[in-house]
Amino acid sequence: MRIATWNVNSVNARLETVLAWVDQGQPDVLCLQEIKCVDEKFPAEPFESRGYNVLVHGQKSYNGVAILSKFPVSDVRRGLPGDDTDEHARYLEAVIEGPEPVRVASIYLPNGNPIGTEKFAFKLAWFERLRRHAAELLKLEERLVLCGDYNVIPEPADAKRPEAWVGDALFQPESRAAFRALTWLGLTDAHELGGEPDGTFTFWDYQAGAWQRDHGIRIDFHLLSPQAADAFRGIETWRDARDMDKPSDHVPVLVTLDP
DNA sequence: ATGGTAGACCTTCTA
Repeated sequence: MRIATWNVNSVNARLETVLAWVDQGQPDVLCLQEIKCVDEKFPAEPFESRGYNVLVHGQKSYNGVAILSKFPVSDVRRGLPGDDTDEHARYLEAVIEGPEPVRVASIYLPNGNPIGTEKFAFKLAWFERLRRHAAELLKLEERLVLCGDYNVIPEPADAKRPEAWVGDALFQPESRAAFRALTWLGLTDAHELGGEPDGTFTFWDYQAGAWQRDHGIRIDFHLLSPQAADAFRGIETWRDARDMDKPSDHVPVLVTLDP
């Protein structure tokens, strides 16, 4: 089972790029973030014609997540529990009915900049809601993959220039602590299993020649339950995708589980 | 100290 995550920064502006990578990467499951459209505007047809079932949790202009699956899906959850006033479309979960069922979530954590504002407070509160929900899901003792754009640089090794991120919401001690609290529930970052070296980044800003200078960060993760970690086969970070025509600022990350 | 880019969409916000 090949499970990929990709923040595409508008699925409609990026459609040709996304389809070109799908044809290369051949994911069984593709979790998208920042689709930036409402459900009705999601370009489902080209994915359906490639054999994917399409789940969308969108909103106008901002955010929006989707799950594309070659296998049937069940037990779909739209939105993260714990705050009825939260209208951001940042969480979508479903069970993928593959040869071994796996519960997958497509996650777009709030950016949280600038620090010291309600945006940063919202990020930390959202993180805590995710921790609580993940604790509930772990009780199911299933294969579980929580993947997406976490908008956190967990460790200095996850940035080419960590000093440039001091004071940014992605590298704040509270953000890093919230990520650790999530993993300490018993989730494993697939990167830790996969043997990809330090300097394996998933995001390079469009600005200031970040890509040309390799000023990248690693902020897109697959967090695995013990049952999923036991089935881990490999991880591939598709760095080349940052050089495609009309690239996203993120690249796809693909985890393979056995079978 | 600033600005640099990209997308949605209408004017500025988000990242």
